[in-house]
Amino acid sequence: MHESLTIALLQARETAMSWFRPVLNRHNLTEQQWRVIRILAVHRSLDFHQLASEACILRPSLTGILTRLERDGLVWRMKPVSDQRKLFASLTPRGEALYQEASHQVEQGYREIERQFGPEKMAQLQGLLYEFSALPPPSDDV
Amino acid sequence: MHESLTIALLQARETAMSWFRPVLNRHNLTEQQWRVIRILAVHRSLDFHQLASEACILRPSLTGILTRLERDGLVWRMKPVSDQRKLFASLTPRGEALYQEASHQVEQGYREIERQFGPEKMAQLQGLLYEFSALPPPSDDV
DNA sequence: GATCAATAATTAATACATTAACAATATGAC
DNA sequence: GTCATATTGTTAATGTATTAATTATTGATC
Repeated sequence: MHESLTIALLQARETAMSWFRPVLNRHNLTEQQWRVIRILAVHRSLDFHQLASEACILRPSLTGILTRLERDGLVWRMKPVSDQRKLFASLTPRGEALYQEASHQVEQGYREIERQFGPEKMAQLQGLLYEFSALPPPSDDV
Repeated sequence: MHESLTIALLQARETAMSWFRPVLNRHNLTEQQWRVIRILAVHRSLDFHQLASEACILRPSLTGILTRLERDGLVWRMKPVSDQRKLFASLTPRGEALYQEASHQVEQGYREIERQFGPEKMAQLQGLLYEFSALPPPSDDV
């Protein structure tokens, strides 16, 4: 009987989040909202599908998250005239400012984690995770 | 700027779950329900607090999960006479049977994952994850 | 140029996550 | 014994996860 890998991943994630959750709470952000903001901060403007994929959020969930982020004045949503089915999102100036503030504190967290865990093991873990995530999806003949 | 470790953990978890989700769906179980069942199958009977902790589920969520599992006839809930604040849970025969069935198929998934990823790297990853999860919690002076 | 199929996001329904407030029971000081 | 206090699970409120069904566009076909 294998030890549950999925639970191990969950617990590790919980451990990591314990460093960041206080920061997000201070800014009244949920984890998911922060993921979206973080990604938009890098890409300036992204289409719905890519955003969902990078943030690890399913489309139906993202719909609500973006609605609330726009309600709170952190994000703009727009449809390209050429294809009104699609949706793009980008940070408002206020969202941008919030990102600048929060990202510093998040970086602090990462430095502290790296200090505790060691930069080598940290890199090793990240490497294994990426490699694992690159595995081909299971064949459907289960 | 660090690559997001928490997102890497999420994506890895998604990859792993893609092998197990079909199994759980076939049995009409959610991820969380399966975690609870899996843990109860090993421990026979567990108190609320420990169960929540091992399953990585917060208390308020667990309340509902156990209620639904009892509704579906998979779990029993009981209060010890000595301390009526506490709550214990254990599998019903039907829950036990379901576990037997599903666990075989879940094991299949693990074997396939191990074949793809390699047993050494698998062990290495599990090791790093456990080590990481054992890090002391952050000091509150953030 | 009307129709059918494909694409892209949303809605619907149920289950869970998260934080804070609550209620019930137990414990200890007096 | 009585009261304050701590313990333990639940409720409440808002936000997200998941699957399936739906709507709104677009593109291709005839």
